[in-house]
Amino acid sequence: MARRSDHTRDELYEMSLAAAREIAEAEGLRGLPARRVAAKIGYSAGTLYNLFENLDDLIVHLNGATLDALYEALADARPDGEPEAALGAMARTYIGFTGAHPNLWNILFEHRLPEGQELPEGHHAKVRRLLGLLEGALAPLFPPGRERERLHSARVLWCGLHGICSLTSAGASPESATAMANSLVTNYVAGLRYGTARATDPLRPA
Amino acid sequence: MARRSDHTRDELYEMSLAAAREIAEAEGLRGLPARRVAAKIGYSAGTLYNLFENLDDLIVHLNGATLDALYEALADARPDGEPEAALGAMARTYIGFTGAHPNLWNILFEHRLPEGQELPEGHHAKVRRLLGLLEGALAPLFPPGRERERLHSARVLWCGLHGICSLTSAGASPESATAMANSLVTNYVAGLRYGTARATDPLRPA
DNA sequence: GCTTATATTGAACGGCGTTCAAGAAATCTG
DNA sequence: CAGATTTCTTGAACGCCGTTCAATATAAGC
Repeated sequence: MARRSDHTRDELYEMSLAAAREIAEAEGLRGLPARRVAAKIGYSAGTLYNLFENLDDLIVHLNGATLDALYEALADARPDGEPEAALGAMARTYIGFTGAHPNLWNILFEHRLPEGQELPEGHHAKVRRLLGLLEGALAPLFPPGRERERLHSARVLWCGLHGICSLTSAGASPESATAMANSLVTNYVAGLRYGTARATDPLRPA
Repeated sequence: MARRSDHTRDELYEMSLAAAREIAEAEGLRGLPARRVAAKIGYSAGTLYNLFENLDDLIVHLNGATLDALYEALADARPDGEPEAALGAMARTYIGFTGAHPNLWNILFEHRLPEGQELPEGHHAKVRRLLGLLEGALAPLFPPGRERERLHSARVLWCGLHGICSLTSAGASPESATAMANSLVTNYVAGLRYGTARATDPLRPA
């Protein structure tokens, strides 16, 4: 019951996140009580509350690390070339990441803050950075001055990819995620190439 | 501490689900302890365990009811006509449902069973029934004998729509969900119309 | 009316997130 | 170096959670 100085505050922070990641990766959110994370790093639960505001805060930080890892994986895999090929490669990388770390990826969306609380701005920034990768791959399809349409299309593809991985992970769709992603990218981009001129809102009946 | 017979077993079941739905709709999963559901129907927590295996089971049943409600909304809204219009209308209905019952819809994906347990077959059947609605709308695009491709495309659109609602609900994308859904449907269907002949796997480089 | 079966409950168990007074080590001050 | 001060760490405690179960009161069967 005393000060120990076995580790610096930063070391403790990294140790806690690493322990939480290991547990979460193996067992998901349900296996992640504060006392267990603390025990894994050889400290008591109270010490975690000296590093994080509470358990929700720890999970938000864990999710931040997951988003960083996802960004690195996608940034490394992004090839140059035709949008279809680049987007297809990124989709496969994304799907590979969710397959390699299904629990970590699920926690990104499974975890919700209590009623009034909002995610920190840094979290949204990490998501925007991911979106930027897709925007880059879409660039050849949009002439200068069409940045809004490009951002919009990147978001649609991002959502579609997310939905594919989400429902695949939930077991609702035994169909191969890769095949679905290929179909999504191929046909959506073909639609973009074919009809960018009238892409305003062709669904609404005239 | 005695038998009451104020309600039949079936009435208790419906009352419990209705109470759980009300609480969940207002406060999400975090506000749904067994004792609170029980108190809302005027019984003790133990009685819930006479109706449901446990709290996870109750939530699975709640999710089943949500899927039923979603099916009814979509089935009512499904118009005849061109696939683009029908799919667009269904997308708007879906988005309207998630906007009207955000917490109920989130719980569909937020709730995860403990490690080894699987969702009941009836749950998957309800999802397949929803998929069937999309398949129907896609029918004009696929000649007889192309049922596999049709099912596949329905799944891709379903995943895309899910992703749009999921990320919109998570606040990750302030972009209008309807605009994204319109873009998804328009461009994906345009891609289908334009290139069904070579739709096998055009992403893989030759 | 007596027996059997069923429904209901309050109390209890262990575990949870979280707080905090107490105390020990590190650090600062002179 | 001694004493004062700050910082860290902890075990115990609180209230709530899901879940179980003996006790018991009622309903149903004979």
